[in-house]
Amino acid sequence: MHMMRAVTDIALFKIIDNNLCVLIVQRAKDPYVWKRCLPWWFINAENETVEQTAYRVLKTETGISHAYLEQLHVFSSIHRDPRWRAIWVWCMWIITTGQKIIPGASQKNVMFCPIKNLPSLVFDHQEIVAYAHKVILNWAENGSIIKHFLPPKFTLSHLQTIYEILLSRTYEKRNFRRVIEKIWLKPTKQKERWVSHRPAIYYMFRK
Amino acid sequence: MHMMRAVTDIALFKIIDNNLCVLIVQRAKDPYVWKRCLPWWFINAENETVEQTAYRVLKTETGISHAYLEQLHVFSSIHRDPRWRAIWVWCMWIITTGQKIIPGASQKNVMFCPIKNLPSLVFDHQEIVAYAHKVILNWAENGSIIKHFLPPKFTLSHLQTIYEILLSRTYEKRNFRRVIEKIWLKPTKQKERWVSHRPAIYYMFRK
DNA sequence: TGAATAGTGTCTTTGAGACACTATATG
DNA sequence: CATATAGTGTCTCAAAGACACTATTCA
Repeated sequence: MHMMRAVTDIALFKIIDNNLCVLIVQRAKDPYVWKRCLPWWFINAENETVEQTAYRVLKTETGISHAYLEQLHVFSSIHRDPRWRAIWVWCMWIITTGQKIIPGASQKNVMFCPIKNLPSLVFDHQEIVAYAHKVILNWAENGSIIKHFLPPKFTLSHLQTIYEILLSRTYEKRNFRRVIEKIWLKPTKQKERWVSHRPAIYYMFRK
Repeated sequence: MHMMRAVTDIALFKIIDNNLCVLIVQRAKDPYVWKRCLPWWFINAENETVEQTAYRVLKTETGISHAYLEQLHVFSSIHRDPRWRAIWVWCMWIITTGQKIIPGASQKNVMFCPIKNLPSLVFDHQEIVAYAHKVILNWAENGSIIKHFLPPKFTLSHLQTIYEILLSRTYEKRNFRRVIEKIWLKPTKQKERWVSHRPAIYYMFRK
């Protein structure tokens, strides 16, 4: 009477070419064969948590071992999938820029797609992307999610660019730097190299 | 292999006597008989969503039919309860001030307790309260959760008091009123009555 | 009328935006 | 040296805080 399945649906975000992108896959079987959707896997009841299942997806679809995971929402409609009663845990991974992706160990057609130009997705996965995007916007406003899009060391201009992409606005350089004085940044001893202009100092987050 | 149980753990908040309080129950059976914890129920796999289970808890423990529900987190540790594999959905209800509670249809010892003076709770329910409190703080800062603590009609002083309780700070009356001009308030045609001072106008939220 | 809280006018202080400037790397 | 981006000094303007004031009800 109490038993059901549990599933993780994954929205996997990365900034590529100044666009916030999400990873989508092409289905290899029914239902909706050949249609696009987000990756989703069953949680193995014997030995897996939500996070461990999410990690399996990350590793399989991108080859990456470290990223930032956040739960978004639980969806538990009784009739969402008529084949079995389940509970769906929506999750979001955020991958830093500049990280090399090795896609498709799962043999599926895997691609990153800018969310401003998303094709239609089957199931209710469009809604998951929209929900995740709202969460990102919300947490970008107070700056708390920005760090997860950045590599460990980054220039202040890079940080500014991430803010601008996520919040769809621009900042004046001088004022931006005054604002971020509040967030815990620490200059490293490294600078940019081989750039044909004054090299920027690399910074990192503290704590 | 994929089947498991699903549970909702409920943190039910209400402001009582200028304190943010949470509802706790006393267990009637093992494990932890007589110990205190949050109410938690199984999700009936045949005919219930997370929200419907949460509603059963609300109705049973308080007699109330309307409140604000928010999902907090999913907890899915394999060994949290050795008796069965489960997935725990943490939820939070927020009840407006001035709403009459009829506790204990469940026969349990039910009480509201100020979170600043919480007794120890069994399972990991202390952690749920802490998590919920963090979420409330977060959403109180931009004002988006405040409305759920208020009845449909309220005075500006009442609104200010809720802000002050949730954010543990004070506001200067003049400045507070300038700030809340931005949130969508609409004056009603009603005033306070039988108060021995200038009566305040009741306001309500729009949209 | 006095007590008590509602609600306002306005000066001061702080922080955000605009913009022009200087600094330092490559070639 | 020119070019390109990094990084700073400072004026302006808008929002937040401080504080004193007026308004309206009951007893």
